[in-house]
Amino acid sequence: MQATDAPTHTSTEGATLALAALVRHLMTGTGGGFFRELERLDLSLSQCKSLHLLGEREVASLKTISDEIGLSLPAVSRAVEGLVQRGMVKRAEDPDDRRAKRVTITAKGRRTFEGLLELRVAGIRAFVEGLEEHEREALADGLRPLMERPEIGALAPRR
Amino acid sequence: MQATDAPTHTSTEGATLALAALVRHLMTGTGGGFFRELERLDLSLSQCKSLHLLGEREVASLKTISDEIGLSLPAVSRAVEGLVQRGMVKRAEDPDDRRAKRVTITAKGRRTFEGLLELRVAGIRAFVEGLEEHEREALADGLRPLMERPEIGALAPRR
DNA sequence: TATTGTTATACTCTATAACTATA
DNA sequence: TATAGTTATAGAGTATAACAATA
Repeated sequence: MQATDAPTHTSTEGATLALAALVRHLMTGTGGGFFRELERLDLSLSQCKSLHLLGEREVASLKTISDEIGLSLPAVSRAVEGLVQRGMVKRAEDPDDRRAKRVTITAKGRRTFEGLLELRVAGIRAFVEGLEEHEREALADGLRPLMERPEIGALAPRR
Repeated sequence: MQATDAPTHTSTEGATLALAALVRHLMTGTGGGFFRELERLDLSLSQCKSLHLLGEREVASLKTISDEIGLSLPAVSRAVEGLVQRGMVKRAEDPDDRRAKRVTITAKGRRTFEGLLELRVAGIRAFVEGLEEHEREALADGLRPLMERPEIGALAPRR
């Protein structure tokens, strides 16, 4: 077992530490523009998360948003209220269950959502563009197999 | 230019989108344990950032911490006060400039810092361990050149 | 009775302003 | 005068509790 175990462990640990370093570099280096835009739009992080969820699901109840982003119902109620006031989402009674509200994203909300998404990708793109050709090629080759995994590939921004 | 530009653009865009998806997957999937531990330790995010800085620099003034983590001086003053009360840092007058305080991490603070660091890496390790052999090898190969960059390699957790 | 959502209230964390001590 | 740090105060955002409407 020794002969086969060692290399596996080595590549696991090497990839783990390298990935941790890369993620940290990307987080510290590329997040600025995103948060500055959130501030400019006067959106709280909870509103950003809510908008993000609605950008992907078209429709959700406050309860669903609350469960999905792990925030209390009152907090979501107020966050969404702010989004309604900014014209980024609409809130209407659910005809099938009049206790619930159907929250939907508006065209303006969708533009905001996509702008924020692009801004987050932009930081990563700038990093990749700054790499040497061989680094970029190696990285692309290393990531390609992972994109085959549905749980990761599905997260890729649509082009 | 067309013939040489196109492949470069392709690998740039491919790597960008793949990296964005991977980072997102790692953020959403592996952050839970870290934040649960922060809550268990009753540490605010600002206290975590301050402790992190002190874990890497041994000593810093409140002003330095404030500048480095981008938080107001009063906020840092109170965050550090909490760390002092928990015995994770010491705060003493700077003999060279008696207006300033020298904040240093204690042994307890260092254990906490390293525990939090390991917890953050643990999520990434679990992800890497869950990969297929060929995925892991490809990922390790793809990341290795990046670790040669000082701005990234320096961020790798020490082993 | 249980569930969805809103409103009331208390708490945490933050920034700005005012202040103290030192340079 | 300027700078490091603390204290006072106000504002944003959160959770729990109490409530109204509907299931």
